[in-house]
Amino acid sequence: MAPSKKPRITYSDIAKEAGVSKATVSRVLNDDPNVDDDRRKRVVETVEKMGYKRNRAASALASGKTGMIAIVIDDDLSILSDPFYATVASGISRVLMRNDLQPLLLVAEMNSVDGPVAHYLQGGEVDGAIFFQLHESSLIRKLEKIGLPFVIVGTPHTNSDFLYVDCDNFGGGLQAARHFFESGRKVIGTITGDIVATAGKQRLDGFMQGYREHGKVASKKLVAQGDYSLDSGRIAMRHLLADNPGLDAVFAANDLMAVGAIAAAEEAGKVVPDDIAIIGFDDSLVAQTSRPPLSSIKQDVVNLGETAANLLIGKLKDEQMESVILPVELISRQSA
Amino acid sequence: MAPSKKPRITYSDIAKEAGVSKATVSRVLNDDPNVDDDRRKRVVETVEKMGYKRNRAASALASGKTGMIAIVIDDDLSILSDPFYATVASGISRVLMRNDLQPLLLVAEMNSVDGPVAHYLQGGEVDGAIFFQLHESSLIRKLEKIGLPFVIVGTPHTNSDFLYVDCDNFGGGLQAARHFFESGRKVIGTITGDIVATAGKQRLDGFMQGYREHGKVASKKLVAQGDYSLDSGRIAMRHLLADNPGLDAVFAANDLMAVGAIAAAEEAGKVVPDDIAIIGFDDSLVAQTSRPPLSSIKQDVVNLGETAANLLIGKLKDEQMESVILPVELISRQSA
DNA sequence: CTGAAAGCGCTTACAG
DNA sequence: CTGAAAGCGCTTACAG
Repeated sequence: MAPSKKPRITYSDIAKEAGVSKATVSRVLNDDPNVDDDRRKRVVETVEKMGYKRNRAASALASGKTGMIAIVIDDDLSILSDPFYATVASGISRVLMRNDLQPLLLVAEMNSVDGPVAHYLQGGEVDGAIFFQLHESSLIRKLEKIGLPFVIVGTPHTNSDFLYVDCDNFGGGLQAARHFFESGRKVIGTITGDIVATAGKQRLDGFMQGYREHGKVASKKLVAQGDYSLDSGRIAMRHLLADNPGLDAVFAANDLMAVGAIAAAEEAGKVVPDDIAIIGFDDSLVAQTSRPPLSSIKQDVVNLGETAANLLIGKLKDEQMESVILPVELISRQSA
Repeated sequence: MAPSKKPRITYSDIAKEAGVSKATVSRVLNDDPNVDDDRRKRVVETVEKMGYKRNRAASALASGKTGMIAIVIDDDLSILSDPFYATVASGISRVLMRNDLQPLLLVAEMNSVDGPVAHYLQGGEVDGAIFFQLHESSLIRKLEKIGLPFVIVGTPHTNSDFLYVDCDNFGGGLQAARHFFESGRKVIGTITGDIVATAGKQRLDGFMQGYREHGKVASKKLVAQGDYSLDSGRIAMRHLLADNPGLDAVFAANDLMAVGAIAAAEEAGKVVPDDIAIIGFDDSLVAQTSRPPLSSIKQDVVNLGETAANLLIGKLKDEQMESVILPVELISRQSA
């Protein structure tokens, strides 16, 4: 079909050219230390000169390693509107490719242990996997049993010893609360995300810790639940306003809810940030387009992906890896 | 390393179990019509029963087809803030996997014909490629020479016969202009994107066509150039306002600029949409969070990905494929 | 329609 | 440190 005329260059060709055996070529290309320096050099040069590219399929068949890493993203609607995934994936892709590994993009429903994704991952087609925000842990447990190395982007629900990377959700909530206290705000509320999931819970916990640092405790009335949507932020803000007369600051667990909160505040005749200061989380595009521009907790999303890839690569080499928490930073704009 | 105890099931196993040869098993699995129905059925059942999964590496080595499709995304900053790419990629991934093809995610710089991406694509590691918004056409031309099938998401600059899929940029501009005229607006301006690139040019052309349909021509003063950024929209709006006293409607080539335009309009004491109506393009998250909520031209982004994948699959089968333009739709909110 | 056999291009004990 | 050789699990002319 494809008129790829060029006859493929193989080990035989470069072995002949370099005056060594195919085994030696293989050793050099696989970084086997047991090769004479001169011969190694000759092989490397020949490979370079002839523009040789190893055939992955052959390599995979012989070695049992495919060199492929699955990036598994749950196929619900969240991916459709959140640039987060693309950004993390780009970080992963870059690191993986630099290490001669191939990132396979799996967007599919992960609702069952026997679904297509599960099948796929067990089929030996990949050497490892990186999961995005994992909800279904039975799948994971199964993979662990099989011995497939994996890393999770986000903090897993169960406090097992899965390897993961996440941003400092707790620290983000804490920084927001501190900023409010330090700038003299008195009645500080929060709009949570889904607090059954770890990220939402930790952001709330960090916020609460900020209260504690100042010798106070947030009353229940100061905590309104949202679901990360614009409308939920608006509605939660209305409740907060109604329940707390002196309300002068609100930390929302994401930017979308924060923008909803600003709208609700202004509808109630309040001026942001004069009457009420607001901080969001994500430092997304909507934080920049918001009026007033939204102060927000920023995480290094590309780094999240790069770190995930590096953790997995370490694990593939049987190195002892530790989960990592990436720092966050408060980006000050005009809303707080 | 991985304690994958299960001995692999191979063709031999299922050939023995089904009482046929390995060749027959292969034929059945590759949909070769030349197999007796009874034997085919027996093989299919055995495969099912034994939970057999074909070894891709072996298959690739023997057939010369890898079953992998590269999704190539240029590694500039745009991917970092635009959910567009993730959404298209998810559409691609879904269709590809359903067809037993594997989506390989390549995020890298594509600036040269000899860059890593070029090398990679020529190395025979993939059966085809899908490009996102292609700038560098010399690479493409090279791929065509090699015979690697590919599809472009977005309209290529050069009006060659590359296979592509794009949304109806022209129609979007046209719909916006029509909407303004039909709702009685008189002095209608536009903020363009990068008009060197096709998308920006076509959106402008469509807008101009709307003027022509109403027997008019937009004066140069009614066209302000932007670069798709928030600030450029704000600045362009100021120019538009200064140059056109009666300005009462503006079509911006993306939502970000439209939001900037709203801000500039309000800063100038105008009320949106009463004094000035504004329409954006993309129907992104910022259109929803905007105040007032932004009317915007919406494209079906998932479909864009699915269509790209289907075009490529057709091409892989040597079918005659045609580039496709997907319809767009004006989503009415409050800004127009 | 079917099967025996060669071959795809690597990797890896094994023996030296 | 090195090479000859077997083998990874498929596919595909070839002969029937």
